[in-house]
Amino acid sequence: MSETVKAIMDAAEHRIRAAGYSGFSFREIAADVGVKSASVHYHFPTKSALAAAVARRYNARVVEKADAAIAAGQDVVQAWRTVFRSALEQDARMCLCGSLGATVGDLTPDVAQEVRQFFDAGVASLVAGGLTEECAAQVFATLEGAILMASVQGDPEVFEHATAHLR
Amino acid sequence: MSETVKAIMDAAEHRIRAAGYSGFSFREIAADVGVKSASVHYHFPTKSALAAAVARRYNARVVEKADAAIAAGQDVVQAWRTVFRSALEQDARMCLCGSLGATVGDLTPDVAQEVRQFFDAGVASLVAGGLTEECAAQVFATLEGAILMASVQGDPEVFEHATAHLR
DNA sequence: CAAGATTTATCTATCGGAAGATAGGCAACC
DNA sequence: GGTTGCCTATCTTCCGATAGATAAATCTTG
Repeated sequence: MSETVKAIMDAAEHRIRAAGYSGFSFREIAADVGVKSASVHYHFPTKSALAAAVARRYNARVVEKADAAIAAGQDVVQAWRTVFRSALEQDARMCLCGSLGATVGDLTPDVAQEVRQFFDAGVASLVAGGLTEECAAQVFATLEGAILMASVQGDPEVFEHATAHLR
Repeated sequence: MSETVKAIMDAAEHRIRAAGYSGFSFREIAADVGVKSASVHYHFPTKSALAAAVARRYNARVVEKADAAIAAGQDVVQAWRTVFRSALEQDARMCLCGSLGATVGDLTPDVAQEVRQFFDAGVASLVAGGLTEECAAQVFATLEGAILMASVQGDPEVFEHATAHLR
């Protein structure tokens, strides 16, 4: 993956996590990267292709990070809690699939599918760690809701409070 | 409030809950209602004014509904769970403040403030019902995350599973 | 190896359309 | 006769997307 493609995806991820699918444009991304919008179209023919690629990369990165912590012996719930916390703190931003999924009616089918797969993969990871289907769904919902609330309030502490009692 | 104003707010709420703040337009709302976009501007001068008014009405309606159930003796957590469930099932849609809040970087300050107040009011209601601050935040986060996941999956059952063990 | 052909990555320029917003007119009603 | 509510028409700006040019890099082949 070329340097430019990576920069485009980074900029797109940043903006999607702040403002959602309809909240970013090719021109903004191009300006962030330092190229023209036509060059962004060269690498990603359509807006949905770009968003889907960004979501796919995000999903792989996040799931891999959680699974690595679990493989290293960390408690599954705490592993996922840590992944969400660092998404919020390092990037000071919403979960990508949360910010996309909250406006699912605004997405093309390919992007929506990537978002669904993120939630499926997250729940599956918790189930693999020993939780029941229902508990896994609840933990993931709590994490997603907590990062949303913290993002809205602009206060990472909200995430800590809302997830403090997760077991 | 006139019939047209109500219809405009209904249409706006419907579309915001499906596609978020940048996912609806004056022209769409106007077409839904059966007027011209200039008429929507007559009642709501700007897009953010419309969104803020819709959020204010949504907040009042939801909080009132929950508080009424609590006053009638229902368990606080179950009361809020029921409110979120009916938001999902009756309207087949995301929580308005969830779909707005997930793209908080796309909002004007007045709309963002309404969203923040929704979360504040929800947590405050749960605290008034006897929960600790942390437990209230966790319950609200779980409900918000569960309605998001169910909305993404297009399956209300996801909400039931993810909130089944809420106490 | 060198020359020509092709591919890659970027640019400028532009298209058609949709967006939010405004001005001004017109009819109904208190 | 002013106010209310809606209209037509239009402005400017931005959007996603495309066409076509250009220069550099890479590959092909005699």
